[in-house]
Amino acid sequence: MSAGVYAVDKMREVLTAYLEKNALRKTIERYTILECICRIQGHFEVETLRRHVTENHFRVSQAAVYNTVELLMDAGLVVRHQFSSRIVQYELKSAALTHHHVICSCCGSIREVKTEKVKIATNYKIPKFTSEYHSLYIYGKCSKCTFREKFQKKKNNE
Amino acid sequence: MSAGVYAVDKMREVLTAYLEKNALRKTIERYTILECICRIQGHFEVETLRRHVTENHFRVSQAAVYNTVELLMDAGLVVRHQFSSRIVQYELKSAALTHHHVICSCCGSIREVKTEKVKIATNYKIPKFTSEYHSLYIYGKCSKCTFREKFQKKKNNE
DNA sequence: GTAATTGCAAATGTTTTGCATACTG
DNA sequence: CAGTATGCAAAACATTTGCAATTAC
Repeated sequence: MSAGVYAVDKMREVLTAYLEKNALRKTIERYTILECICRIQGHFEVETLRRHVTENHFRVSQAAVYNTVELLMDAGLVVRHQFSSRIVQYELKSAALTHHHVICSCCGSIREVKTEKVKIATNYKIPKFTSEYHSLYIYGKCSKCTFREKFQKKKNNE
Repeated sequence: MSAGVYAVDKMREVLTAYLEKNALRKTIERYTILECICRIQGHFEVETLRRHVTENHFRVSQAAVYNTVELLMDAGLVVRHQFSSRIVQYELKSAALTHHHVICSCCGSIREVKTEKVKIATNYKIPKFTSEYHSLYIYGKCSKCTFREKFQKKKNNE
């Protein structure tokens, strides 16, 4: 999962190729944001990312962060996870490929399960569609959560 | 996929059991909203659902719809899909179990693929976790979309 | 130089919250 | 009756947009 120097370079290359292919500008913001994402190593939210960028380098506007993250998704470098109405997280696609996500409906905690553990049969070709990426979300309850606060009452014998 | 009379009755029963188990009230709103969801047959957004309820029966507040949908999710009757930052859709869990979702990153269109086509190995038991439901989202590009408007330029030879 | 990209701030749209009222158990 | 659920409206929140200023090509 660690994004070493080589990996960062590789991603910069992918971004460059993507920008050139689509006649988009190579701005410092785009490369800086990508590097910050690599440094974060794991899930991150937009606000977290922005703070990282600001702390490490220079100010970027919220709009630029949103715009760049979307561009990076289009470039195939980043994926977006919306785990619940309140929890949106992004992740390097290369990291996302290694695991599925397990979400506890009670506490909202998110765990990862290596992709080897839960295999997905990808031999089927969807007609008139080129698939680029897939993600599996497994919902349930973690052992710490016996009830869902908002609706369910705590049982006496629990 | 059709939610026949039997299915609706069955769901009402599940809701009743859930409400009783958790000492929650059996309000007309909750049952009405559930029935409307069954009648919709397929994906729906909160606003659509509210319109259905209003048109068919009586006025319900937005807050009640949100609250009830969340309760129905907790009861295991409804699942939520957030296909992109702007597209949130709900669906009967019984319907959702029959298919996976295929999302075009360009136009945002959503298709379904029967679960038999793309099998998921569910023999693995996640430690300290009781899984209740899983969903698979397949992202890519549909044949109608050759480029993503926001970033990519249309090629001359396309 | 020209058009793309940014920053800023305001706008948008969805979801949540607070409080008074109504209703279930 | 007691306490839960609702309706209503306002608040909160994330995301998007418009426009002027800046910058890459």
